[in-house]
Amino acid sequence: MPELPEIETICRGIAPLIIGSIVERVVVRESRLRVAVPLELSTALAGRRVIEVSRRAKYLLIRFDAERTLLVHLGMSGSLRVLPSTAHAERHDHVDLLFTDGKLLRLRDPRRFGALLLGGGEPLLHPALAGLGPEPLSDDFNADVLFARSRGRSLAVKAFLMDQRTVVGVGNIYASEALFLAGIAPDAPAGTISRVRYRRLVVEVRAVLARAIAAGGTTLRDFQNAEGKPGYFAQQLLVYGREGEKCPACRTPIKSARIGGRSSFFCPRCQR
DNA sequence: CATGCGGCCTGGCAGC
DNA sequence: TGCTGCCAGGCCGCAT
Repeated sequence: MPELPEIETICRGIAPLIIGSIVERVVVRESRLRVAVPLELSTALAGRRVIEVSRRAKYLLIRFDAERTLLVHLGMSGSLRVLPSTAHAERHDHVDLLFTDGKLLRLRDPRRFGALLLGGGEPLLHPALAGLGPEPLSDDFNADVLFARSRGRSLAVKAFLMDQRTVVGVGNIYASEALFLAGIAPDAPAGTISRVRYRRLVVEVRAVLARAIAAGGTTLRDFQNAEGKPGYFAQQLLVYGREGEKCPACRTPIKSARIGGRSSFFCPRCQR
């Protein structure tokens, strides 16, 4: 479920709660995530102190002393909470990091599409992160890169935008939103979009992600932040999930279609 | 190489 | 009150 704004919200939420805490032990109730939870997770982290919590793409990076990093991916349905270590686990609470100060970090993931990976002192070198594209809020994400990478490509611009090698963090919701804001039809072949229009797309991707972060992310059904609270960006979504409603710009009914295997929402009049 | 599709899982909801 | 089918914030592997 979570895209960049949701991961960023979780990152900012848990960082002040666990930085400085020391892992006492790790409890794994279910190791069958998309990637099996490493057997050595507990041994690798026990006794280590959390020194930094950051984000790269849709991965949360929890860095420990002595050159260890835990990479957390939440898949479609994952969430993280910081709770008192006495909190009893419910269904789908798969992994707990118990800290010596009486807190725990809990991973819940009903669909088990998430993953916990162990990295070293340079987590960005981990194979899961190595091939990823630029961060959308960095200068490395720009129209020139989009234009160059898309020449000769026939896939829909929405699928191109959601490819994490093009730019990271943009998922199904924000891709629809950014393309609407940029006035670009989601099924237009990526290779047919001009440099000028990619310039606009870059601006709108950044804008929608920044606004979503400011609102604490989008909760459609079950996204929750580190405190268990929802995000409030859903009410600001202009097209996603609004099939049949009037376009906020021209009042034409919003359409929906499957593009790249994902449901997509757009205004047939504003987006060309 | 690029593209599109099915599969991975569980839960929730609409429709019968 | 069931059931059944469909859909869901992501990503990977396979066939074409």
